[in-house]
Amino acid sequence: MSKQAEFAVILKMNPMFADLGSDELQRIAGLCHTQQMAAGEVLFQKGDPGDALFGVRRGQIRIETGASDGSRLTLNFMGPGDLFGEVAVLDGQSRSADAAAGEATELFVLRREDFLAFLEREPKVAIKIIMLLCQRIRWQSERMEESMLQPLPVRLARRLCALAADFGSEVHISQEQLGVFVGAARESVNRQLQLWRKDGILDLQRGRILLNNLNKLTAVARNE
Amino acid sequence: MSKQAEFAVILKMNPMFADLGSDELQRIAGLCHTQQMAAGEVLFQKGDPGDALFGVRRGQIRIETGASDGSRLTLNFMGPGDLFGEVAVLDGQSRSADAAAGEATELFVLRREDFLAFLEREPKVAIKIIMLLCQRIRWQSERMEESMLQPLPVRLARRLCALAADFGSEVHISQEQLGVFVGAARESVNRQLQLWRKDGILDLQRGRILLNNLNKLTAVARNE
DNA sequence: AAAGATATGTGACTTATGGCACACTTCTCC
DNA sequence: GGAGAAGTGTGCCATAAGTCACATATCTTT
Repeated sequence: MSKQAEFAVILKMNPMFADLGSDELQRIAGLCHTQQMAAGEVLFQKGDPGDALFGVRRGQIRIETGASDGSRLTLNFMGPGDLFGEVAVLDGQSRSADAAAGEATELFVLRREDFLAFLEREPKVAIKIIMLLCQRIRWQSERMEESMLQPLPVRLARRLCALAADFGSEVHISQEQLGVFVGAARESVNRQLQLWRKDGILDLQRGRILLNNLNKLTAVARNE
Repeated sequence: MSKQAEFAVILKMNPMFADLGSDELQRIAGLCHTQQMAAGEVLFQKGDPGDALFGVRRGQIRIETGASDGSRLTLNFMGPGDLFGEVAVLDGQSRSADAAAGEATELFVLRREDFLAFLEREPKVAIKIIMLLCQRIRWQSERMEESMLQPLPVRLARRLCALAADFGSEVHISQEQLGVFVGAARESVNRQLQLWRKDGILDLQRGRILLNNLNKLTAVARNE
């Protein structure tokens, strides 16, 4: 499969581009470049202008932020097939976190100027993008308000399910970071995980969580 | 001032259009119609297609929703100068609440089809709209997460300030509805309002709140 | 192997908020 | 003008979650 076709597939998997026609996706994918990164190499830092969208072809990118106490917290891992910077490529605002390669990585790069020029030539696609952004706004305002009001177990279960979708049943994350994700204290996270461990839903190791029963977890996530 | 210029001013006041050039705003305003409504007349109902953006020229529109128990809850009041349906006009999704005139009202109407045709003729404006939507997405994801984590007094103060901006120092709203707005129990709302009353920040009447000291309230809203 | 750093487990306490119960007041409608 | 509905004020208790304190347990570095 050509690079271009491969990138089109990745775009298609992202909700932001999923509703575009495959013809349009192919043309967008045709604008892309690729970029190699060594392990540890920095892709961008907080404050850099958001001048591109990236898709991971192979390897891993860590999205992290320098916490106020100087320590670093990983906000997200992007693996093969994952896309990030969709909003930045459109509005060019500065990055809100740092990104660095966790291992040797190859990226698809769609530069902002190329994409904007394309949109200007193709107003119909621009209008589709507008509709997709609107959907996202609606989705956000529905979910967000609801989501933060959910009790901790629900928020935690949702986050774990999301992580499982990316990394399978063995999630490599500290309870501290999990706490940051769901907006809760580490201790509260730990206590809830203990309860689930006693139910056999998961197992705990240092820096790792093993999801044994994703079904029960999704049931909690649905808040039944 | 011509209707068109008047509508341009209203658009300009809305963050969604504020960054467009006045030339572009004039042309958008040129697409508008006006519509008269009698008191109590229904503008749209939940589920109707979102086929227009509205601006209140004079009068009042109530945005309400039928609650599960059959009673009606007012979600918002739109007064002269207020704009609503900005997202609907772009994506055409169905309305998520009902809207009816609280009194005799005159509206500016910008129809979806007119606006989309305009965007297709003017891709540069479409791209600006895209950037504005992106800003909104960023703003939402920053604010929302933060906002729901704020303690009740902060959320309440923010909502009261927002209402004061629309209706001046006498806000006509029940404590029950205020509770729905900020996602809190009526009793909690009442207790906080009592505290502020004792500080002379506001006065309470049946179905009404009198803001005596908006400065102190905005100080609380800023969470200092 | 020793020492420090990092991650996890757990108990005790505090605080914010929700929810129930009930009294009281004001409006509305017959 | 009486009855009921709707809005409000307040006490009491339950619960969820944060915070602090400290014990372990596991990695890393020298």
